[in-house]
Amino acid sequence: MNLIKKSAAKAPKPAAEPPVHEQVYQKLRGQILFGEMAPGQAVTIQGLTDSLGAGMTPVREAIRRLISDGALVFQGNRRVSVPVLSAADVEQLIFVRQALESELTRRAARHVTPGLIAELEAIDSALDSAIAAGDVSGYLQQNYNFHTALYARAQAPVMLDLSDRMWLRFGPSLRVVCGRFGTQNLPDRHKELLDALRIGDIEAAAGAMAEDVVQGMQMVDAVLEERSVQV
Amino acid sequence: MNLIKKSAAKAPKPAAEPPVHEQVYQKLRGQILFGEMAPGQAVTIQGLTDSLGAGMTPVREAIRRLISDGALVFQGNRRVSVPVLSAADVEQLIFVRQALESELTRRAARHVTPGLIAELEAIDSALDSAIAAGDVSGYLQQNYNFHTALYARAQAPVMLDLSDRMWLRFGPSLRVVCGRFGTQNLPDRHKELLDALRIGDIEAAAGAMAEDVVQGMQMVDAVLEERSVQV
DNA sequence: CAGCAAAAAATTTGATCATATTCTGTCCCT
DNA sequence: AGGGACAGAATATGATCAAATTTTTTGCTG
Repeated sequence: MNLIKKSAAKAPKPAAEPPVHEQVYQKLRGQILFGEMAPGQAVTIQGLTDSLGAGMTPVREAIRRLISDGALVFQGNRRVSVPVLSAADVEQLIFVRQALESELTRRAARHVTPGLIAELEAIDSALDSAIAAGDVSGYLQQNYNFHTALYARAQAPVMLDLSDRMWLRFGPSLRVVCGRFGTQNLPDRHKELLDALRIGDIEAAAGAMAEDVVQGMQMVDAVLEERSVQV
Repeated sequence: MNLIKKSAAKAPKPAAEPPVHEQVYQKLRGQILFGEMAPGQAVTIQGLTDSLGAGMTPVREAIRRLISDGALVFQGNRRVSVPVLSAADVEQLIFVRQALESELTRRAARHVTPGLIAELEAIDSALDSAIAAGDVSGYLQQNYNFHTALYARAQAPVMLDLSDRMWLRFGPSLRVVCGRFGTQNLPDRHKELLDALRIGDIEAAAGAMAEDVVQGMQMVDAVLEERSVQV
């Protein structure tokens, strides 16, 4: 229909840019997910207007969205910061992620294609490279990509949205885990998951994902315990 | 500490008011949850600045939060509207709500007190009154209160947040259900739930809630089907 | 001559910014 | 140590610019 714009001779923008508040949101989201922000770190509007070169209205909107996502917390007075997880939070994250992500895996496994398996293999090998290189940010990003690429096949936008929300909550803490244990010692169940997908064993795939989730969250819990004792 | 403000002779505000964007958010949230907005209805910023008497910045922030909540949808162009649920959405809502709310019930049931039971009984009787009076908005509100009062005892803020999010999604559609079937024909499992709580049968309580959830969502699905056939 | 269609203007709405006001936290002075 | 002033940051408003929808006008065809 009218998906193709007029695109007259004037146009220097063949691809209409997303609005600034969306760009700011995506940028902050990436920083939170991939470990560029530490738990407890304060977030100020003016700091972001400077570092991102945007006005304050778009920054305000992005921060509101992230607060609603649980990716940032509003601290009663007018301060905003990156959340520090409590033991109770982690316990709930384990329950929800296990229920949600094993079901997403189950649904994605029903629509599995050779293309998907190849895509996941590529991501997993990129992930291994990042581990070998000690690239924490790259590791976090590829790990997220692995899960996201799989879940995208589940045809379940509502559940996908909830899952993303959970990732935003523990993203910053995952960075701390890497800093503490190193990327070398972060086991996952991606290989088992891929094996299960290849032979079409849906329940095995869901089980592998559940184990992957629990394992990851237990690492977070361990670091958390260490911190709370230290403090 | 300094909870008591100076409160000099001037002060007409003994209780510090919440910021405007918060007030706007709560107001819109109530309108969406309790059926004052129809699925598909368009939401404009300028319309809200007029009807709520607020500036556009607070309204914008409230809308962003609600979009992040899934209570409103951004329609690609710059339009925002109340979401219309698809059959796939309802199916996912059933799965998620069943898993989440039965677990919340389980956790709340472990900390059950006579005070909680009395509170729930009071809400349920107010709910019955609203049904008898044909007060749709009151019915929706009391129904929400019933679930919320119970879940508040679960000591699970993360899961509570997700649950609230789900309610925001189907709130407008629930209103349509009432309009179609009337409040008289909306069965719930509150009585069974209260019985289970009284005798301390945690699993029975969780089961009753799961049935309550499925029943409610099936009503939404039925109306949805009717609509899609009609169109 | 009437009706449809396409194009252009006008209105409505959203996005962004700059500015003023209010509040919180801190530091200094008594 | 307690109270008050100062500084920094957040909230909120209004104005301005850009985009999209709607309406109007114009031209063409049956």
